[in-house]
Amino acid sequence: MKKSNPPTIREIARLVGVSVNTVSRALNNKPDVSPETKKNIIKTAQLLNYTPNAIARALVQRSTRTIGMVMSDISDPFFGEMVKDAEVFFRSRGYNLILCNTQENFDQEKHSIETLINKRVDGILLTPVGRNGENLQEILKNRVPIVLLGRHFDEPIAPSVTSNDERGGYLATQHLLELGHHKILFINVFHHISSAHDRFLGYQKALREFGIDYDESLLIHASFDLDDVYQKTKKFFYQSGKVTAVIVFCDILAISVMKAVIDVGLTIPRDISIVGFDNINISSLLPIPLTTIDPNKKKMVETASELLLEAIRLDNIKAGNLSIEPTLTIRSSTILSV
Amino acid sequence: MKKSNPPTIREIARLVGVSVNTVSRALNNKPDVSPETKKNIIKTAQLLNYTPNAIARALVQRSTRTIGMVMSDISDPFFGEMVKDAEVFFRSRGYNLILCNTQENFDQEKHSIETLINKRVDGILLTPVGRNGENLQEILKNRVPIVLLGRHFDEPIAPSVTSNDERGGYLATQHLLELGHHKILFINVFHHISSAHDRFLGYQKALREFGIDYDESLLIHASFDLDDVYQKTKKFFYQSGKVTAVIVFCDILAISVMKAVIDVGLTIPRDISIVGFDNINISSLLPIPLTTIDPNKKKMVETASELLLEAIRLDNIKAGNLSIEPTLTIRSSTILSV
DNA sequence: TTGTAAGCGTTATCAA
DNA sequence: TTGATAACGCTTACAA
Repeated sequence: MKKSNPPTIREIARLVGVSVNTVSRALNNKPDVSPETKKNIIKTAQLLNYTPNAIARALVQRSTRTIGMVMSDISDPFFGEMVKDAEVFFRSRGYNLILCNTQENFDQEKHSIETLINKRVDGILLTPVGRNGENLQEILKNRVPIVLLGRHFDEPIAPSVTSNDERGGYLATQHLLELGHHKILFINVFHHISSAHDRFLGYQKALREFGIDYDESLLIHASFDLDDVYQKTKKFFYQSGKVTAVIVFCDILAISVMKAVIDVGLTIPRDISIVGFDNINISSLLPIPLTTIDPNKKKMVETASELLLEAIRLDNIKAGNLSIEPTLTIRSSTILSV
Repeated sequence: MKKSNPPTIREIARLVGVSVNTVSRALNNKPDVSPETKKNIIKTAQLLNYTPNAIARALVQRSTRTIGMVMSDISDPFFGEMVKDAEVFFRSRGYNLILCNTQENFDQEKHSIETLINKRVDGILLTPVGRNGENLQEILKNRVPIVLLGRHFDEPIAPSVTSNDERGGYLATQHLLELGHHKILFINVFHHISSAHDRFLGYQKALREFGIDYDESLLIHASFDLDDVYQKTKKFFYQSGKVTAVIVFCDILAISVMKAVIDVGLTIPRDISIVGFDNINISSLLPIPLTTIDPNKKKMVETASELLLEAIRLDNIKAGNLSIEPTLTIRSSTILSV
């Protein structure tokens, strides 16, 4: 009186009068099944409203055709755009995506990875929280294919695909220096994030090359919180403030910085030039279109995804970082220094 | 020579010298297992680096603890923010999220739903492409719990949680009318999206109440493409252009509209007031903070998710729409008409 | 071309 | 407190 479970190939087999094996082969378009029985099987399958149970299949085939994607915050357009590209890529290859937020939280990252392993995803795309692979021990032991996306570890213990962030930092700084800016504020996030670390390196390198001493009072550390960045920027300009340009870790925070600069009574780009990173979709459509470092997100995602599929196929994980060359996209937020 | 498959409870059982059943019960903290054997089992489980196979468990328990989420475009901040809220909600309840993009494409929606059913998700959260439930036949036949999020069907054939969009459209229009604007452009997306349809209804209702005739030349239909909106807005202002205010379907498109208005040589809000919908994160941090209708996304997501869990528990799907009251958030993009 | 039987890694049912 | 044994729904050798 209680069973209304979904139909199975067994039921189809019974109704058609063949074995389950035949049904399985018919439904999977395998050879060696007569057109007639095949027709019958398909007909009754539709009749019963049969849907194959991917769970049962996954159990025997040891493949779920599912990829785990772990990143800090999907609501951040940078990640959202990457997730979208990844979803499109994997969908076209017959994979689905399980998404996990870490909120830059180490324990949450660890827990997410464990859950994904339990669910037997075929592979994992991870934007790691830290710069060492501590949370990856589990993964490496379990030999789950993994590729890091957008950030890498200090030691090459896992394959990763990132933007060449040092180069990006360099390009941003060089651009401003060439425009005549000498006092350049760098608003960064925590250095335990490899991209933050590397971009800052590029900034320093460019300064050095232009013979400008690095002034540590021109470095602000903020969190990913938009309001935090807003407040800190405002405070900086109220107190010290003698800069003509700002580099911000990413576009979304740069938007916050723009507002702070405006609210402090300065004009962009006349008084202050601003450069961001990521080239998110809206950056070009802001009232003051943002000059930014374009990491070529799509290429990053596709390279990483391709690599992951290869790791899945070959059951062979080769560590090391692959970096994609970024480009400088000049818009209206930067201008010659007066 | 080829098997290095992950360890199973069978192996643990063999090593400890107990039955698989005992291992299963020990690992799941079930009663009736002596502390000593339990300790042994847990120890060897760790030794083997055992991770439970959620697929096998799902097969027998008929529950994957996975929710399917189908929406048009994760890279759109509005959806991204909702996905994030949903992920947080379901994570805390022990569920994961499989994400699917539809790109407002009917076939892709259908295909996504089928895949999710095959993968035996416990429930589906869907932002449907159309206003009829054509693509849901499959689901209803298969009795997969589903809740619509952000959009509803004309006929109440599925439970849904939306913002009260007609009210939202009304609030936006009323606000502008009260500021003395009489010529209000409405930039909308396709009316086969229920929220677009309903917001427009609210717009018309407010005009009626203020005794203003609806002028159909003040309605622009755009796609979700930022550039499309930009071009159409620019064209409007170059050609006809005699309006003092604009209502835009959503904030992300409103940003594009702002740029078009600025590029046409007008000033916001002095010449043109603008109202959006969604209250996405950056709206308050734009150089000109955007007046918008706040749909209370978080409450929407949590209500829908709660409803879905209930539907899963009770195996009982009651159709009908539940609408969350929106609020008007006034910022700097709207001002008294001169 | 088709069928039989084993197995995927769990949990659940019932005895012991 | 434990252990056989049978599911769960499918695929895959191998045999017929």
